[in-house]
Amino acid sequence: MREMAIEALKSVIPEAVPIEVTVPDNDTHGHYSTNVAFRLAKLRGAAPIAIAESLKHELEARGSFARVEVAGNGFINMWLSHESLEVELADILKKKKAYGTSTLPRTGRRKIQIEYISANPTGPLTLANGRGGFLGDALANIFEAVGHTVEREYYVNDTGNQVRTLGLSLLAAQGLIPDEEKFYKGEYVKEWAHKNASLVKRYAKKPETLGARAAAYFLSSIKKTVEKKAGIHFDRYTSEARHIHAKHFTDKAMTMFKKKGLVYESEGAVWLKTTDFHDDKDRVLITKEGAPTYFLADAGHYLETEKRGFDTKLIILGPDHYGYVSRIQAAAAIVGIEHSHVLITQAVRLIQGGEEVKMSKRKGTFVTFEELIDEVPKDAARFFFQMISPDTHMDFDLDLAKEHSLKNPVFYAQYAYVRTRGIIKKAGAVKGKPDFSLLESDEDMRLMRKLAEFPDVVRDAADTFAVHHVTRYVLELSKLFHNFYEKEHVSGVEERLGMARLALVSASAIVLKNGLTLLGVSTPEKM
RNA sequence: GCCCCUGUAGUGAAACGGAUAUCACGACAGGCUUCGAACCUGUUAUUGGGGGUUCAAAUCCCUCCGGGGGCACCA
Repeated sequence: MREMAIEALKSVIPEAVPIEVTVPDNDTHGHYSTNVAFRLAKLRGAAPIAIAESLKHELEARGSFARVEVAGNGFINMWLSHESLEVELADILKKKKAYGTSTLPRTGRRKIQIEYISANPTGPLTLANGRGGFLGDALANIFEAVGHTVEREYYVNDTGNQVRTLGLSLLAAQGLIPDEEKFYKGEYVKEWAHKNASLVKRYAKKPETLGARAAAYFLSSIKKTVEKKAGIHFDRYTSEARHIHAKHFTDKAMTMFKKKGLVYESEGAVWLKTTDFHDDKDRVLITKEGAPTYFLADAGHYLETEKRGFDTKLIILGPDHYGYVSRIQAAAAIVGIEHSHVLITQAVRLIQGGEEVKMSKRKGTFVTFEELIDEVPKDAARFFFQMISPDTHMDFDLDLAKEHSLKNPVFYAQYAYVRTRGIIKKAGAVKGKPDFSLLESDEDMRLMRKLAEFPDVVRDAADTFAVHHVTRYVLELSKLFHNFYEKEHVSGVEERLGMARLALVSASAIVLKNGLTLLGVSTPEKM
């Protein structure tokens, strides 16, 4: 819908200025509004008001809007005609599930790999893992909706230091070796070690193998939590051992770096000149002990991704990985990934009994994501995390979460959907060709306009990675639907109006469902 | 010390540099003879302090104060 407003403005503005169109909160400022007169003021050397007035006349002559007004000191406010809303309403009813999706032109279509969670399989998931998981899952849905090809990846660090440490931690838990500071201490370590006591004993001399066995178990338990309980999906669990090392991508990355003259030796270690790519210091590829670093393995991973044909890579990391961003971006640039994005989600601070709970996976003092998802309904957890920006530092009150299902408005949105279903069940399907011109009340029209915004919201969310905008939109739409429901009726009104309203309710059901589905939130028929 | 994020109603959050700062929860005051009240209608903020840029600042710049997280040959 907004595209239409932009097109109309472009047709009357010869200059190449960026045209921004907003949807004001308040109807008195139009259905759409633009500040373009301010932008043109300098270019044309005229006052914004004068420019706005002349644009207004041109727009009126063109007849794209029902009404055009100049307001304030130069805003141009535009009101959609009722007909254009009717056309959009018909479009929703026609496209149904597909409403809100787009087909990008070939040039804009991308092959995106989005990586999220990727927690080491050395124990249960943290809340931050969950936050990133929800974000990644919904973002993947949104990318697909706007026409990109998407792979959802969980990268599994199933070899190397951490796995060895896990093995050693298990041995220590069984008292076979002395405990050390760096070992994993959580209950889950002891538990696994006790349950698999004979295995632990058998591999006492092979901590790597033992760690790998335990890691396989933890991974399957992570999969269960994530896929079954949280509804977070993956297309591929990429194994560092099998997909990267076994296929020599680490070596291939090293060869590539050398060929490009970006590798040098110093202090007995091998370094990559990441400073050529906006990093603040160079990074080690091979330690002086001769071991490849994780960074080299990750570079291999990025190379593998590029070789499999992805032009865009998006990775979601927790705040503790902030220091890793510039080096991974350097690696992405070198291996030739066209678009590489790193999204950092901010911390989730846990409050319990009014006090902060310090979380440490290594020390084992943390609330797991699994615990959360067992306590709080999946839909509530998802909605709650997905309605706020990933940049926000969250204070998460666990007591409150348990008591009130996060006190979150997911039920508000779901209930709006339930109401649409209730009406449709009672009134039956839309018959014939309803006369949408009868939808004239404020509630009717506000709802129609909100529905028409949906495709714009999805597209913007895809462009800016802002999942929470979709969540907010669903809430706004729910509110307008509840308002509509309160004031207007489908049954007990004049028959043709009732039919038009029924169509509007059906359209609302479609958009609510499409929106909630993008967010991975279910749409119950009853509550 | 350097870098990233952040400070908005009692609480948790929202707001491409735009016009009267949005939502939920809580509190208080109201609302069911018709499609389920898990709903609706009111009241509740000079956006941490101070400068600056701009026609326009919660948003950008400087500075001060307060939170969180990074600065490994760990990831």
